[in-house]
Amino acid sequence: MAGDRELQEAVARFVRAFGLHQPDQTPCGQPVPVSEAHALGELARDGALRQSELAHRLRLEKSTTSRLVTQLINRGWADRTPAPDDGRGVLVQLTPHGVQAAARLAEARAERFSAVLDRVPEGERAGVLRALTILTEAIDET
Amino acid sequence: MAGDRELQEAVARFVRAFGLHQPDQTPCGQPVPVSEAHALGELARDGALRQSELAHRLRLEKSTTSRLVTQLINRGWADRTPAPDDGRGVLVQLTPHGVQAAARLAEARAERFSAVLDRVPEGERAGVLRALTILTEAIDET
DNA sequence: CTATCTAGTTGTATGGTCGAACCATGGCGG
DNA sequence: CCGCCATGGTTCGACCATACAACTAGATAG
Repeated sequence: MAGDRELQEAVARFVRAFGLHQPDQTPCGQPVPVSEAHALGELARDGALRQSELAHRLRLEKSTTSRLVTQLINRGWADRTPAPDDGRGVLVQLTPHGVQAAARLAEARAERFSAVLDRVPEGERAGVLRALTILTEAIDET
Repeated sequence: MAGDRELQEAVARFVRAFGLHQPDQTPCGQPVPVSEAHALGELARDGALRQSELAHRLRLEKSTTSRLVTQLINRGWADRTPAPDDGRGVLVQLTPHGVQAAARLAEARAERFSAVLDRVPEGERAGVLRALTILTEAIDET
């Protein structure tokens, strides 16, 4: 299919430009491991989540998720409570500290993205957003 | 700025959907570490490169790049030769084996992207490509 | 010729992911 | 009511990826 090659290069460049290979800080420059930032985002947005649900959203294995949650707990950002309806499961929830951390992160992210969007020509912004969404959906379907 | 929030979520979802977490295989399912795949791509496209140039393109530290090149060599995919014009530098170049590996990788990538593009509505494809490029440029400028 | 800069290597510390083995609980058919 | 299998989590081992600092060697400016 025409365009394959360009799309490949475009994605590769995007990934590198955005600094997604640096595991120890977010692309927005915050000194928070990127996987923790993802988790923080989900938990801040939707509140308490089953660990398995978190794994599903982050597309991580349960083992990885378990460790990730432990790290959040060690930072004082989250805690585990037994799931009320299932003796096997745990509920992960942000602590007030964690909520704060998520807010700080969101702010930095907003700042970065705002700066980026500033450089995107006015008329293209909607298109960029739309394109990313379409592309993600397409990827999900394959 | 309006759209920040959506863009953040869109990028985060894209990253996860595309499987960029998994360092030990490409998003296209090939059993090749993703950093090696990036390097292979550059070397296959542009031929011999100075190691520093490779580092620049991949946005990696020179130490990381050095190690990466060593890995490629251990696989028999590349070799180092002294730079002709500078006694300090080395030239990295794919071996025939490496060229083959790069070709296999490119094929798998093309297949994957082709499948993805199939799911992108005909009229949107140009827009998606364009959007990614614009976004990458915007990121680069910040 | 010396002081400094640049290219690359190696060591150390983090961070990240998976799959397998293992445990406990839940659900189900007999 | 009791085995049997499925499900949610944890822990372990193997691997991959990155940065920064210290060090070597060649290049370069004065």
